[in-house]
Amino acid sequence: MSLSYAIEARSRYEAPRSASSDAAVDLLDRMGVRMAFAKDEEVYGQDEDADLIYRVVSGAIRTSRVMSDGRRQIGDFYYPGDLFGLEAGPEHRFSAEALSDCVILVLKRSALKAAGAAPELERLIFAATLSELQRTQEHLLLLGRKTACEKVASFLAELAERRGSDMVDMPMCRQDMADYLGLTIETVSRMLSQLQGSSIVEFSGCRQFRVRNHDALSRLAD
Amino acid sequence: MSLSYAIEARSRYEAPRSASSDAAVDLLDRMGVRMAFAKDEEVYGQDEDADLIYRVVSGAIRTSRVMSDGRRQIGDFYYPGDLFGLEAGPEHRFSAEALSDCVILVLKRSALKAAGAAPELERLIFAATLSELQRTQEHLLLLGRKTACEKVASFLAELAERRGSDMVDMPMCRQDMADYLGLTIETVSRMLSQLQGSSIVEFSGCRQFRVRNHDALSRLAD
DNA sequence: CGTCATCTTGATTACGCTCAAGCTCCGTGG
DNA sequence: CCACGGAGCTTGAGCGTAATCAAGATGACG
Repeated sequence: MSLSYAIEARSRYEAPRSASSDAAVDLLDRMGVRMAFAKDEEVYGQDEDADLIYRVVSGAIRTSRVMSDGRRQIGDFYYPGDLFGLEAGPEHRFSAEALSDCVILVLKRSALKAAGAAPELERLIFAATLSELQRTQEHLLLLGRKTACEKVASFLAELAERRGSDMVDMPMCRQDMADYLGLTIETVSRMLSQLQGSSIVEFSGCRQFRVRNHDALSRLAD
Repeated sequence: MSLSYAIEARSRYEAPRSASSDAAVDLLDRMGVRMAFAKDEEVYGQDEDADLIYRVVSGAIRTSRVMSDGRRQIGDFYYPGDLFGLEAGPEHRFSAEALSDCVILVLKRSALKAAGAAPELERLIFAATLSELQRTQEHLLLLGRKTACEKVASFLAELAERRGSDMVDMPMCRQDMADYLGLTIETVSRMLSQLQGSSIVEFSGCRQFRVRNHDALSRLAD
């Protein structure tokens, strides 16, 4: 892996890929196996061995952690091109499930290690790890210090930015949003209604919205 | 800052260090510059260029992010042996400040890159990044889904576990705890009193406590 | 068109926040 | 050595935001 992550770490959705990371992605594609998962199917479970890493080809993934009494926290959502399943220890701390029907590229860690002569690959994985760390740190701020309204506004703003369009289809249900934001579905629903009432966003069906006032939305998201 | 921190916390959580990572640490030591920071002094600021990485030699560090209206979230606390300051992008998203007077080993990223022939070093930094990601994910669960009491219990339990002893000195003030846990100092204080009232912990001065009932504490921490 | 899951809305409750007062611990100087 | 002062911590009273409990509304799908 390389320490030039500053350059290499393409932010997740926008920046175009460098030639070298394209090559690395191609290599990943050749080394991995494609698998299909149905909506809500588990890709891996909490406490399972973490000897594989994964890349979303199509569809979307959520990672989540469930407490003994059923409370759930969603770690993140992953979309095509994203790597997930990296762990510091030998076991997964979060489980991963398909948000929708999806295709996942699966790679053995050991295979990656064997192909040690591929520094591009190591760089790619390191960059993905750093990028995920950064996203998780933003998530900390959201959970620890934002109000319900700010949480929901941040969530919609990020979806819209990632999508790069005003019209956004959300792949996740209200419960997934709630468990990502540390709220209940009722509160999420109320905040969405409130944002719609303020003409900041407009919903057409509960899974599709349009941003009507970007400034107001990002001001709320802080 | 007590010596026992320095000895104890060289490797933060799990495995004792391998010979190779010891060599890598020695290399780090030789490449870096030692700097002293006074209590509350800033090591780097939010939005500053991230062209250095850091290792705690003695003392303790907190990383934090402040919102425009002053709300603050602490990312993590770092102790001797811990690396910090790694970023996905070119700028720091969190600032870092000295919790106590401390000595920090500072390394230029570019110097690390130049010493590209040191795969041990890259492995060490990658492992530190993964470990930090894991900690941050646990922090997510705490912030998103735990009650005030569970948050405080988790915090004390982790401090005690890290210290490996029943008697624990806390290097941080109540405000730091509160901003780590997503609470107010009043709530932190109330929960500490409550835990003490239940004979689960016992404080001798507000910065030192003893765990009296490990089982109860870890049950509350979930 | 009917059924069931998902989502929204309403009423009430409770957990943690705010505001306010007192206490403890230390360092400092008389 | 003790009095003083101030920062940090604790405790109390009341409040507000989001949770809970409970109906309805919407929408997807057979």
